[in-house]
Amino acid sequence: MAATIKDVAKKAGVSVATVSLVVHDNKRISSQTRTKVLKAIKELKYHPSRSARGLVSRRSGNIGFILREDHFSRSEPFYTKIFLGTEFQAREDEYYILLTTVPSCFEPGNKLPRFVLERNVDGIILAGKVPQNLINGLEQYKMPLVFVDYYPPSGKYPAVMIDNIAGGLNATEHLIQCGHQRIAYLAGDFEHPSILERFQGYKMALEKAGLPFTPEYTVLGEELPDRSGGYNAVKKLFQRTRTITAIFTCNDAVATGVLQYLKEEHIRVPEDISVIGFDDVEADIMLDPPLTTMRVPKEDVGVQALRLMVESIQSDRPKPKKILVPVELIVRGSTCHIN
Amino acid sequence: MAATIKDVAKKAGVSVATVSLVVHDNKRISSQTRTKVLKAIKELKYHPSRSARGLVSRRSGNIGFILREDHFSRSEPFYTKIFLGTEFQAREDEYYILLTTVPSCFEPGNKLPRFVLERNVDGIILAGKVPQNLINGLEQYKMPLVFVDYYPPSGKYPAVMIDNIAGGLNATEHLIQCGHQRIAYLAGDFEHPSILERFQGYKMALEKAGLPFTPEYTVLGEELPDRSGGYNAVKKLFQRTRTITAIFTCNDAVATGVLQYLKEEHIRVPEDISVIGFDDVEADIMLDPPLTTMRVPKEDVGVQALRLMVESIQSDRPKPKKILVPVELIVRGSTCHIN
DNA sequence: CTGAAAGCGCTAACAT
DNA sequence: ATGTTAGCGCTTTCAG
Repeated sequence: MAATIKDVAKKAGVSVATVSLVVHDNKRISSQTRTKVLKAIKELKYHPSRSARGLVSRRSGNIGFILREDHFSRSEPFYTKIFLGTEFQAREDEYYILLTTVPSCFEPGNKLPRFVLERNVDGIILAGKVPQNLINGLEQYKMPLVFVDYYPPSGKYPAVMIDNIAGGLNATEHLIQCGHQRIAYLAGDFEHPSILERFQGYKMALEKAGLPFTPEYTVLGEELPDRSGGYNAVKKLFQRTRTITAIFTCNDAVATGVLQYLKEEHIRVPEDISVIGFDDVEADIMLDPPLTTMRVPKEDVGVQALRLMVESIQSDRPKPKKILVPVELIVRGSTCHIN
Repeated sequence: MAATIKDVAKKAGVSVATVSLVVHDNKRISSQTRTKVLKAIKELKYHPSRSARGLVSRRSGNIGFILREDHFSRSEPFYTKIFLGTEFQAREDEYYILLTTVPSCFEPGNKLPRFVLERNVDGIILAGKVPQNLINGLEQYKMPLVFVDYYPPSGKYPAVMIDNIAGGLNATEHLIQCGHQRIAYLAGDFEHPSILERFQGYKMALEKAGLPFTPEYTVLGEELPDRSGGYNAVKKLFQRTRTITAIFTCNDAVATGVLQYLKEEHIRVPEDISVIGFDDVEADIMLDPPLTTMRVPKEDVGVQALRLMVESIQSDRPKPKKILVPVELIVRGSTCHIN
């Protein structure tokens, strides 16, 4: 149960070189010997060993996927979904993904992921905002890097980015089309550029519609952009003003906190206030009311990342192609026309 | 940027064998040469290549993880979570996980996962109910198998199982302690043994409490155990009888369908009817009301599976140790004492 | 069109 | 205690 290339060669009465050529579909093999060899391969259930092949070809057939610890472990469905998309596409392209996480604070002295040191990957996909020190370290190894949902200030790499600006714009425009004029934007900290981009889209929409930008309607840059952050943000907003009729949150987690607060305060959604989120996580549809949101095609983002990676691996001079993935308005029950 | 063992040997003025021994912490190396070699290793940033090592040692350092297509792709957070637990533990134990899916219908002629054929894994974890044909195929390769949440009728393997019977028992007992006597059990199809085991637990609880088992209170073995299945099941139940005061569902997805139906019918939860689910998925807490459920420690299940695998790999005669993972009652808002 | 042979980087006898 | 050496299974010139 472990036929090697030698076994095949012997059985087919040819040399191992010939077998190798047949396996690699080399055309300068007569169809007779090809058939002969193929037959032997089949009979022996021969499959080349990854390790042996990797040793000589310097290709592991694996792709590394790096995620920041806190993006991964904290039941963060967002990047997990992206990872699963990459996984899926990797199967199509005959690669395996080696996943690893890195600390959010990566010091220059820190050990790089084992798969890099052992030369066990042919390229690396980095998702989310990763430490610059890590990137610097990785660059030494001269393997293709592809970025996802974050673009480092240094260098030029292929990347797949989410169109957060257009998303923020469309979300806000949806609200405006529903007749809303006093629209709040609730963000967590700006640690991740996406949050800021979505805010830019929000402002653009206001401007386009000739609506004033009212700083009072925004809660920015405090706390984490999660459920409790959303809860506190809307609370704070309401201490300042009660005139807004709609809320755009930087993501769905924040929106759920908002919904929770509004429910506690007996403010009806969407009758009294419309709420729109961003991301489209699975739980949205279960909320009460189901959340209107901007869908980020997370699996698709992962798929695209793998495609870019495969291109990078195959062409020796990869171009830093960037893919901007559009987001889509999903209207559910948490937004409605104003009376 | 690719120091090999030879480079180290030369730099340290020793043979490659010595370097290898040092790398492997062999004790019969004088501490002087050890230091010398270690220094060279550090200076050259030497790390053994996985491929080379794998070729000679016949150990890839990878572990395969097999999931059924439909368990994975259909946004199935359950097995995904288990996988992530395995991933996590793999990092601790210095393994990488190669993930793959197989069709639910696996014919004897089908190709086995590529990582098996290429001998690119040292063992395989199988999660959920996998086709027997696949298991038969895998057995040929004589590598350790570990089962998760499913145990094949044939053979004896290490496995980590979820204590569904105790879970069903405890869930039902919780309801009984709340004063409920007429308790429904809603299942999807029995395709997966867990559903049946939870049902057994339910019956045991009734018996223990001296309550009659009323077939009329159960909807079994129809449709998929998902949200819409739950919706239809409770609808069907209510066409038969309206006397029940509590519902135990085979999982949380079914419970959400139940909740949806009850809301549409203006039946209050938990005032009119208590509902308890099973699994504890993330969305539970966002439901209205938040769902009482039996928590399955999914990540932990994955962790245990990897531990068993590492044991199996390391001992040449692995014993078919089985781990039964307990589940835990999480009381939230969907159950209450009956008046 | 096919074969011989030289490694890829490492481990593990076996010598010394 | 350390070095020599023979592969592991495969790819890839280079000859023929």
